[in-house]
Amino acid sequence: MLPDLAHAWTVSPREAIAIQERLRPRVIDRDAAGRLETVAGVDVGFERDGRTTRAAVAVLALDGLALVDSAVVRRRTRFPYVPGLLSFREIPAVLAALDRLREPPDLILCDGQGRAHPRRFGLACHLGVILDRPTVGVAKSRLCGTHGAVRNRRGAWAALCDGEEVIGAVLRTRDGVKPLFVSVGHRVSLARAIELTLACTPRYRLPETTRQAHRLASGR
DNA sequence: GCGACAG
DNA sequence: ATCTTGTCGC
Repeated sequence: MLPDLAHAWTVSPREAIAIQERLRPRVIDRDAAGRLETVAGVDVGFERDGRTTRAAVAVLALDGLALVDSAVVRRRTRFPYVPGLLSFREIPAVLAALDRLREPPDLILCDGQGRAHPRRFGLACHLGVILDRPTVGVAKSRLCGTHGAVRNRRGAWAALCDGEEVIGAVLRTRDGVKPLFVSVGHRVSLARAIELTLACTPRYRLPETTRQAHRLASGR
């Protein structure tokens, strides 16, 4: 059973920030995972003017990227969208979806930042710490940090920095397309996070995991 | 005070 | 995130 009692997520933005500061030390930003055979992708969407949160999870075999399991759940939305506090809005539904899987996935590719966050505790870190499982943050756009140019080829990347600190990587997953923002979630190093993201993007800009989850969310 | 701001 | 048609390019 997971610690997702509704009241634990009924917090104010101020309390949410305190929780991030308290859990941040638990993040492990080095490779500390066993064999990775399955990868999950999560897609969160909103219905009925945002009153309902929908979470879809797709689990693929890391080798071959074939779909092996999935789940879709709907929960009442309990937290507004506040930049920097995205996990408090999305994680409750994500935990419910993950709980419906036959087995917990070995790795989760999150739709959002990991350490590339103002307080170094984005959604990927939060989910990883709660589950104490490997996670990687793969966002479609930047929350914070600066970076140089990224060569126009798949596999090319530039460090995402906040001052002298490297908080993530801006990674091109396909020739000539907008790069993704990859960062450490939990129990994975940045180098491995980049490798894993590339392993999950054989053809399109977004990871196959995220694409499958999105497809399931739209009912198919 | 003026922007920036994951999904 | 979500509301939405056509359009540019490989």
